[in-house]
Amino acid sequence: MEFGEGRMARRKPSIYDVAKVAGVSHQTVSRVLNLHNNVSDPMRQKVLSAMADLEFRPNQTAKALATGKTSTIGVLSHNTTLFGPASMLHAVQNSARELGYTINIVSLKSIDHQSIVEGIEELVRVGVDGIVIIAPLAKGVGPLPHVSDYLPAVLVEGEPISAIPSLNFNQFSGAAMAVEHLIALGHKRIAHISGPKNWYEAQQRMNGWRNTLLKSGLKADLIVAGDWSPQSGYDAVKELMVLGKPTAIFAGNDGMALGALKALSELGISVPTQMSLVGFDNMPEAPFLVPGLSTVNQDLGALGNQCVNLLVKLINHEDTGDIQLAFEPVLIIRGSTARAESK
Amino acid sequence: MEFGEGRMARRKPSIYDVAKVAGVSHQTVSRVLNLHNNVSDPMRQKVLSAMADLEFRPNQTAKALATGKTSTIGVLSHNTTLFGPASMLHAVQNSARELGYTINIVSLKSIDHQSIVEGIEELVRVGVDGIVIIAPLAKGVGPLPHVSDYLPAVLVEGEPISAIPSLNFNQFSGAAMAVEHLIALGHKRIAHISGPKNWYEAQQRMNGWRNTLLKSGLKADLIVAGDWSPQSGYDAVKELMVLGKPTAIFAGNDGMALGALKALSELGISVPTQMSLVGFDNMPEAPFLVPGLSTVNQDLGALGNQCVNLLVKLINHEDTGDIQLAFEPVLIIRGSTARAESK
DNA sequence: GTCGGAATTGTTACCGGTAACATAAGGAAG
DNA sequence: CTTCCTTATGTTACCGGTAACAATTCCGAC
Repeated sequence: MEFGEGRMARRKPSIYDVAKVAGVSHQTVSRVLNLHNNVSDPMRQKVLSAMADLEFRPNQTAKALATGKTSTIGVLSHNTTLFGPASMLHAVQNSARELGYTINIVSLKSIDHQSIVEGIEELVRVGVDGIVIIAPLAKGVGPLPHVSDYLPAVLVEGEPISAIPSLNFNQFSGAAMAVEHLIALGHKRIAHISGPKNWYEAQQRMNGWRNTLLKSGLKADLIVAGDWSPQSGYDAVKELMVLGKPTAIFAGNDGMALGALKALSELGISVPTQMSLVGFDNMPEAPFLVPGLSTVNQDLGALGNQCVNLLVKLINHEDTGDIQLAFEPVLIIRGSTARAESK
Repeated sequence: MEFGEGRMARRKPSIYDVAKVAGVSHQTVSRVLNLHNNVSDPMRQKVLSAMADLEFRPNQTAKALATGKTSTIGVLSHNTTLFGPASMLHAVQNSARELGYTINIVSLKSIDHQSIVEGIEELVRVGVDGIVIIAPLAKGVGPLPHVSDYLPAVLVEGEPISAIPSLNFNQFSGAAMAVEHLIALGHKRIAHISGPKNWYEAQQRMNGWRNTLLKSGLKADLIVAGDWSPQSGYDAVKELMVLGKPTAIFAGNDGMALGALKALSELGISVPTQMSLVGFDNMPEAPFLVPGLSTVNQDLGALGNQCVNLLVKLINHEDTGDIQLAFEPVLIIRGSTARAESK
């Protein structure tokens, strides 16, 4: 009987109804609700039992209007189907709930300026207390700097902007680690399958790849752009084998690495003996590919957690200074990488 | 300049502020806001320009309080990291946004009675207009029947209950299709790696497997339960090979199939020549496994869409009768299934 | 010229809470 | 026995909108 009876019949009881039943003022009810201690025990009991009788549930909307705080955190995201964003979202939601916040999601169809502005507008209108922006955007961030003037916001996975606190894993160094690993194995021709060019993370991973190669005196010319999907990784390999003959491939994410693995298998190129392969993300499937995928791990759960904590501090006006945090990812070596064939 | 200036300085303007600037009553502002047609053109212009000057954004919270409608749909979900729930969530959010609704997510840590009640309580308190329950729960649904008395709700992926409209893909028939396919290929010993026993979908897929086998006079004794993860699929295969020697495996989802593939590879059992394998879900990775995974496809996007449409109808009191819809999934045959070896 | 109705604008009440202030009762200090 | 301060409770205003109703103007019809 937890949720009342009667087909949505009678109006939900308010604190006034409770007050009437308990024979007290509505303010006393409010005090009981908010655990004020200046309420005598008998009075509190009367109120509590009246609330129970009426199956009273406080109206969060009314509270939000009165206090100006909605206890809601807005999440501006893109494709919540992808592993990264999905993990972040999950982590953010968990952390937020623990802190008494509700999550309100707006997921954009595309990440152009227009959509972003609309998304933020929507969250402002809905009245969130703060915004977590899980956007991979690299530039065209025209409006973003102003968000923080209007509403607390933190940025994840996007290009750090001075005006907005941002949290990230260091994509550049993650990529560098992957490539250094390959170089240490003796590889000279190391290709890259990048993510979409307008994603900040894709750019950083690509930069890490290029920079590391150049630093070692190797050429960084074998590169094809994908869209994170296995399909694009598959296509990319077919393209790469025309462009030149790499002995190792650094894929921008695990999904594309998975597609690459398929293409290599079809081409009769065995991994890791003839081709080494590294991914990025360490998704749950990575250890179970054949061979197990060497990849770069980032603890997205921890990041999401940090992110919410920071945002809540901002909401409570605990000044935190200008924060641009970058965490370090970790390279995980599995079976997909091996010494380059010595010819 | 879209989002105001000054470090969260001045209070946000209300319709009264706009009214004062425009020299009209607040009600006229409200009328302009709601596109009422009984407003003269010059008046409307004055109001609009005042709104622009003040960078006015309507306060959704106040509107919600006044109208009793929050234009928010609550989503009660479980693990939004899994492919199924993540896809559903994404679809629901897209459809909802198109209909002018915002999404409020509560993702449960576990799916026991207690957590579910808490989750619903939270959504009620926050004040959503309706709830989409993406819960795999099979029973222990004590409180659920009463939700619909209190708030419109639809159930996805869960066991249909007469009191709540539910939308589902027919898991039973999906599983049956998969197993029939294997039987048609001449397999006699067909094992199943099931999902968690308390998930409705897992139960249905298992029932479909068992029923189809029995109908064909085959034994349904080779079964191991997993938890949807690749790891559990991997472990399950190792277990299965001890229990008996199947020639085909029907995995409860693609993730476990992926893990199974790995284990089979380690055991030197080649797919599909020595072992056929079918998954469920058709996640984006499925075609790119080696070999491509035969699996059961369900258009979760369409389901999410239907689901929101139905819920919105319920919210608007358009009576829809008792609805229990089941869509038919589609078997997709790829390289992981082949004729049983003729001994 | 007068009357009735439609179109436009304004007034007041209300949604369900919280906050600030007012009041009453009770106890310790002088 | 006052006086003052604390504690418990009630009153009133307010958050920012919408809804219902009142008031005014402008027309066409009689």
